[in-house]
Amino acid sequence: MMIRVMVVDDQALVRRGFSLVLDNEPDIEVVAEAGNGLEAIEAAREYQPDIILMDIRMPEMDGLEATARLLQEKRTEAGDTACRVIILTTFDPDEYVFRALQAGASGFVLKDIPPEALVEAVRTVADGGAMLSPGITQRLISQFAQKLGTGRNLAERLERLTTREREVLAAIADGKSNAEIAEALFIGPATVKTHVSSVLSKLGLRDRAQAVVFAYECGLATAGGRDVGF
Amino acid sequence: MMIRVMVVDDQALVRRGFSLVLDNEPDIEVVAEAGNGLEAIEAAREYQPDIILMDIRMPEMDGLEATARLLQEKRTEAGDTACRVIILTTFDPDEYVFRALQAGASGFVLKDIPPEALVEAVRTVADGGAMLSPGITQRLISQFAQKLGTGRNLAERLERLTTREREVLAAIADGKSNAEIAEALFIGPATVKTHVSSVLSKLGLRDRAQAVVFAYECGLATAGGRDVGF
DNA sequence: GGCCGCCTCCCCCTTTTGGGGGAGGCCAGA
DNA sequence: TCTGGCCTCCCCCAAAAGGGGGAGGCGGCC
Repeated sequence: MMIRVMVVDDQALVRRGFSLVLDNEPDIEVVAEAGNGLEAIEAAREYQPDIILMDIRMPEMDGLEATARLLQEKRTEAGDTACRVIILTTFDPDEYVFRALQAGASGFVLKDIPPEALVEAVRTVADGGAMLSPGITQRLISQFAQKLGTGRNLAERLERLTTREREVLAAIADGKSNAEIAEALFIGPATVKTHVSSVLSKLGLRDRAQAVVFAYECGLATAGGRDVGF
Repeated sequence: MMIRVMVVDDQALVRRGFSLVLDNEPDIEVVAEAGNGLEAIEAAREYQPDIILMDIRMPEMDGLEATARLLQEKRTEAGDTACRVIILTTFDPDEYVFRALQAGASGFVLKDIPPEALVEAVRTVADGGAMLSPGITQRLISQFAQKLGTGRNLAERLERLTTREREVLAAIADGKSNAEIAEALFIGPATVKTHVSSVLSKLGLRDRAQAVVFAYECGLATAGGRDVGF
């Protein structure tokens, strides 16, 4: 099964370089090239590559924007351009990584990686995996661990709460009013007030808004899962 | 510069296998082996390895616990055991990855990786990078992108707010009362009420607690940075 | 100039919230 | 058995929050 690759970079020489390296592999076929984001989107429609190697800095439309559009199409139209994107760049500021992953990229590697590693990255991503430069993986892990780590100290405070109180706190962190909590937990509104009071007092908080903050900070509530369809 | 490695696994055969592969490299030296977490901690103290390959499932003390203790020492005593840990396991449940990264591991690879890749992983981590199995990187990215992605739709609603209103929302998401917001923004409490009201009305929220939820969900506030020293 | 959006502040009002008690039932551990 | 923690609900009360107006100043835009 050939892996169909498209190379997107505004510098023709760079493009040819990558293409040659990849085309040299028996299981990889470079089916298209593009010089900017707009061309990339068109070419992707026409040639249906499996993998797109995308530069960031390009005229007309940069690689991040193009990636976002390509993968958004994929998500909405479903099955059209079911390709996966590897961002290939010389620079690695956090901001780019951030936006690249948000756009849906499956890889983020620096252009100075050895050719074999690039080939391996293409195979890995074609296989459903993801590949980041070691340093980037490192930072991603740090950020992740940080989010978990901070929860530690606060999670201890959480343990001073009874089961019911934690349930109430979770409901508060859901944006529910006391009446709604009562309904959700099948108890009276007065009881909810009691629980809310002990939650606030035990955690040293002043009002439910601070309780929501606390819930998010300690990991009881996490951004991303919720609908916010209040 | 030789990379000093320690291999920790309860199965002697597995241990020997990895050791042989690594010792065969000119720049890598296996300086110790251990059969469980306790031994690993002792041996690490004695042999000061740069890299520890750590299995998870082991008697006495598992690899995650050992990793956490080793790296906690490192953080507190500073400079003692300045090693980095690669978790090497047959299983890859999310839960393990989660805990491994929290413990401070710099790598998480499955035992079925090809020997060259393992060697490469050791070099990468010794070099300050991090290495995850492709599938794990993939999931880490998804989780990360999810947290960012949901912010998209909500961030649009955010743009309906004026600058001042966003400032007020941020203050609400900080757990501040109207009076505190007034003080922080150098405006009167009545003005704060006005802003809060328009924030709630523009975003379709009912109370400040929901506003806090919204702020976290859309990324205006993020878990991890705050003190919660209310 | 006139219009409009934004920021600022004021009034009055109702609802919610949070604090301070008290009280009964239930269950586990001393 | 009895004590203590937990869950449940009640009372009263003060403070805060939220909704509904109105109004003046200010800067941009047509």
